[in-house]
Amino acid sequence: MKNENNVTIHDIAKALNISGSTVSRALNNNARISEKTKKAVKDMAKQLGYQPNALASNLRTSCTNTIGVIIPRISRYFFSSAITGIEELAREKGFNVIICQSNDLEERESDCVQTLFASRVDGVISSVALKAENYDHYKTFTSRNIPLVFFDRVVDELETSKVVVDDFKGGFIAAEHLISKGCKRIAHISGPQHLNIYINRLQGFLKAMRKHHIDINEELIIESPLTREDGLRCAKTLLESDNPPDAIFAGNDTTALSIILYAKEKGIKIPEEVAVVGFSNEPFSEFLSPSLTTVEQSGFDVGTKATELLLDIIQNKTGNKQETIVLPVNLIERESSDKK
Amino acid sequence: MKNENNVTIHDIAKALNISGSTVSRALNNNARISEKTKKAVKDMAKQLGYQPNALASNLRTSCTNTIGVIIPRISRYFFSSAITGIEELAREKGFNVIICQSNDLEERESDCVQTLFASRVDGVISSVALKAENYDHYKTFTSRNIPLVFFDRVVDELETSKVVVDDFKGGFIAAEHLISKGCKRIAHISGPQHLNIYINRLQGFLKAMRKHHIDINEELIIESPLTREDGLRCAKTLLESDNPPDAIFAGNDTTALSIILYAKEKGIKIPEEVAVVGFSNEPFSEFLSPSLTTVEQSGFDVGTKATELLLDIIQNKTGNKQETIVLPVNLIERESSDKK
DNA sequence: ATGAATTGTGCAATCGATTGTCTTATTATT
DNA sequence: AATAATAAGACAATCGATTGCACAATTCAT
Repeated sequence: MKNENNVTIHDIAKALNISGSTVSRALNNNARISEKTKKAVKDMAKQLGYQPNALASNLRTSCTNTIGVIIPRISRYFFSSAITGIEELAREKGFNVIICQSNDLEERESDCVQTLFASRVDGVISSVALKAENYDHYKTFTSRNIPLVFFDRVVDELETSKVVVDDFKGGFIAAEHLISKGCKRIAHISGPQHLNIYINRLQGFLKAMRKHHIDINEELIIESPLTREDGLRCAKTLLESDNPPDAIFAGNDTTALSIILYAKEKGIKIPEEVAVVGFSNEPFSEFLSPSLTTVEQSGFDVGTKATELLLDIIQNKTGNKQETIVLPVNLIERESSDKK
Repeated sequence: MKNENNVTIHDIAKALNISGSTVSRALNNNARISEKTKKAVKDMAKQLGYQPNALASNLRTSCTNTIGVIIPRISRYFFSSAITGIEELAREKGFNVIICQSNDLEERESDCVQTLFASRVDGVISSVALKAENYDHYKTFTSRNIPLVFFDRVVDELETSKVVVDDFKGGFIAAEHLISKGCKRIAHISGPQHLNIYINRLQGFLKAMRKHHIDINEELIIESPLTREDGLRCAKTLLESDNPPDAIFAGNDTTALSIILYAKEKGIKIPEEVAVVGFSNEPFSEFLSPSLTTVEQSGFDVGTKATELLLDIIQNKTGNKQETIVLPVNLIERESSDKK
């Protein structure tokens, strides 16, 4: 009720009969201010209920202590946990976080870039939209030397630091796991091949196949947007063919889910007739029946690491380090691949 | 590479040999500027790659076009979809969104309030932390007339506009559904009773019981923080008692999940021996086996509605309308209660 | 004791956009 | 034709915090 009018440093200055600049320096612990004055200023600030106006400070220093995040959609668990990681570290270091969702659309992503730029964020963490083919809008940041770090869905074309999980290894261990279970005709439902993560999962898969001298059947490798609906189409294509696979490594858990549901509907037994492995360890994968074997990737860790990189660039002005950090993955074995 | 130095309205002014104020007015479509000048200014702005500096504008107008959101945790589906709703509408209306997570802790929630206030948000949407008992920190906003809207987890003590789903009706239809399935000993695992939503779910449950003249057994109504772990404790308590219930209405889906997992482990048949109904329709509830009957509440709708209310207060200065909007719920019948 | 070094503060400009008030140019009115 | 009314734009102050520079006060060295 009383604090209607905001208190500024000048109010503190007036109350102590000193200048605004001294108040500002005292609050920022400037070495040129005596301890006595600092204490007096801080006490008075508390007494008056002073709250610094970030806007004014930002305008003057042209740094906002805010980082922007662009993600496809917040409601996917991997991304929401990445954000939790980002937020946690950012806040600890005194940064705010503004989140924008691209909804996997290039146009929306471009809007996000504009929004974040207009907010004068000090840096940006992004995971590119699935449907984006052009990444020019990111030049808004790069051309102005605003630090940019990508995670998960990264693009070679953009020369920045990146944080990814070891998708290659993920693909490799998923395939090797299925091979160890005695599967011979192993299919892979791969994601859009303009994104590194899906290229790498596929390559890891292929490497394991070659290592174990398993024939690679082109027909068993299909590309998909990895949505729930398209997963159904893939399930149909693979499971209703004349010579169906005995195992499917799906590019993500959503697609694996579609396969499990389809198989259930058609009375195809998992894992006996076809073993299934997913990717991501979405929260639901544990509760499916059969529960889903999957490659775990920690969104939280990825988010934290990306933030660490970004803050390092912002604070130390490290310049374009263009580091790429690869975080480990591990296989979670569950019922969907538990043959014999 | 070229746009290193940011373009300001004064650069535009200089280029056209007019004053900065004219440029500002032209860009804002002020009526006092001729169409010809407006066009010239806008063209030049485009040509120079001008991007308005929100900070400067915010400082002057002391409104940031930003709304703050405080939620317990982003990784819960209900909340992430609420945020999607909030963001969508806010962006459409030209507002940015800053999200803070309280992690269900009072202290963190208080930090969030400070952060949002320091960012000078124009308004705040919040869902209170489970473990908060004191809500004084919200006075930071109310005492300064910063509009505040609560959703989902609301508190009577705070006099603001609110958006909730019809928890009473949710509790009622859940119970009535179980009754219609012939259940007689119906248990309810209720949430913390300082939060309206859980009070209402319980009251709706009780109303249905009374309506159908079913005995209300005090021992069958237990309070829980509704976590995964505590759900297990409740499952144990209820299912291992001498006279176990034939149905359980869990305060949320997480608790229902714990019950299902516990029952599975112990070989207790669902729904034959005990029917289960949850609340929220979390994404996983569809894929459980048995799939979970639950009361659906749309986070997206709640978020959208809350934003609508908030923006209305911000823009029309409607003052403290203290409206409470109740959104509908509906029962999704699945296997976990499909008796006979 | 005198100049030099150090310490503590104040002054005023600045960040970039906005806006109340004033000035000038143009048009309308009688 | 003279005055009023209107339109279009310029000037300068402002939002609140920061900071280079100037200056005063104190301490130190010789």
